[in-house]
Amino acid sequence: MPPEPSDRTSLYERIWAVVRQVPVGQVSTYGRVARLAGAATPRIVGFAMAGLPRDSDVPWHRIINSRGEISVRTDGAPDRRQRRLLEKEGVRFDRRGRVDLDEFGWPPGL
DNA sequence: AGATTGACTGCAT
DNA sequence: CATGCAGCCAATC
Repeated sequence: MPPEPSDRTSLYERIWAVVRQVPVGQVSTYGRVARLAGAATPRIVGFAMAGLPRDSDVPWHRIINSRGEISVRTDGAPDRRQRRLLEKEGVRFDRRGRVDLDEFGWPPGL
């Protein structure tokens, strides 16, 4: 289902709009956001997160990869700040630093 | 205009 | 469960 040709909002804005809908204490994945926003591939969602302004109200930290892990950045390490923010919201990590998507994933039951 | 690069994913091994 | 690999497409150079 391709995006509307007449979409005036940019692809990034649609992605950010979806991310803003993720409730506190829950997480979503690049793949899920990509489908909801009509993005062609999950990679684009990652790109959109990287290009996010610092002062935006987009809860970028609630987006993790399909395995339930915090994705590593270009420098090869995951962002510690992201995990801290999620834990503060009540998201639990297992010993390997993974989140149970069946429990915390949004949208639920997908 | 062509090549390179990513905050990814699913399937195979 | 961990690793590897191909496919993916927008942005950058």
